[in-house]
Amino acid sequence: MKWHELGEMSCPIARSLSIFGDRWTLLIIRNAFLRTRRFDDFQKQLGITRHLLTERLNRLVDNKIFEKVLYQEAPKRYEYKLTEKGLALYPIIMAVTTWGNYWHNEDNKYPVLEYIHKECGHKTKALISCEYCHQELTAKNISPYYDNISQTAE
Amino acid sequence: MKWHELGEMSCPIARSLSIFGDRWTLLIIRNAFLRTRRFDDFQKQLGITRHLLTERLNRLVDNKIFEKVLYQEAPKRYEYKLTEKGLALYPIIMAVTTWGNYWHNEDNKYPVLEYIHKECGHKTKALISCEYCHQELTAKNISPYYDNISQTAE
DNA sequence: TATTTAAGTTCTTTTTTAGAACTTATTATT
DNA sequence: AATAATAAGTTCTAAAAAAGAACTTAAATA
Repeated sequence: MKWHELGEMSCPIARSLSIFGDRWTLLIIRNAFLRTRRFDDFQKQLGITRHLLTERLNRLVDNKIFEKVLYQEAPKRYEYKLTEKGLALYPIIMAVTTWGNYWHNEDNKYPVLEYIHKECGHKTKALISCEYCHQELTAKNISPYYDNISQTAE
Repeated sequence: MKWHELGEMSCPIARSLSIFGDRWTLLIIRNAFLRTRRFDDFQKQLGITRHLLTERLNRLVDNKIFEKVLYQEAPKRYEYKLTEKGLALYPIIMAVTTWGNYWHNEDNKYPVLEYIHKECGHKTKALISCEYCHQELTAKNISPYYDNISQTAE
């Protein structure tokens, strides 16, 4: 299966991975959430090659996760700014952070990246909960409607 | 930056991506949540090459996301079963699904993968909420403690 | 005896990524 | 006025990873 084919699958996970299922893209998005907006800043902060950064930013713009915003006329220069669709990736970043902090951190070797919820002022973790009853959702109390697994997975 | 260097970074997102930041790994995990456990089943369902599947499964076992469970003596055959650490990836799968369903689905071209919360019986979405006040967390009402961005990003 | 099943391994080709140097237009410095 | 710096790429070559297909091995089954 090729990259572009992944983007045409009915499974929302496969389609999502066709955008950010690689080493770099979620790191670019992470830094965008930390207010990075310019090419050279992304490049220096991440250590990604300029070539790849160009390719990834273009993909993110094509997929409406970033929009290019002119910030200088001559020569024309653009910033890469998260769209509403891009901002909606935050739960994924939160979920990955939470997992990495607590599960992929043997002997607490690495510092824990904390989040503060500004509304209530607490250090917090992302709790994944049911939009109806607000109980925590886990692998065991959820059942997916995959009536089309063969379609989604091939 | 090389793959293995990513795994040694203090940023939990970078470390997490060193495990599943590629085209295939989250799809393998998605299918594991759908009860797939055997090599040939993963291979047929995903269309991944046998070579890569071997490599990915080994990585997941090394990182204690899967454990190999003997299911046949002669010849010895093992199933790949999610560990507690692997099951803890569910929120990530949910968050990706939710985003792909609602944001990366122009003109509702693709079917929406639904989840049912068994406890309350509702079709549900993953709501990311504050573990203290249970309000929804978004990019705008959260502030991360990245006192070490240079360290995490280079 | 020949075929099938399951879980890999090996091989060649193609695609991606890494790394470094180059380009272009403008502004700031000597 | 000439020279260097800034910002955002582009263009190379070499190295690594992925795709695709065939082969292996050990036992069970037709």
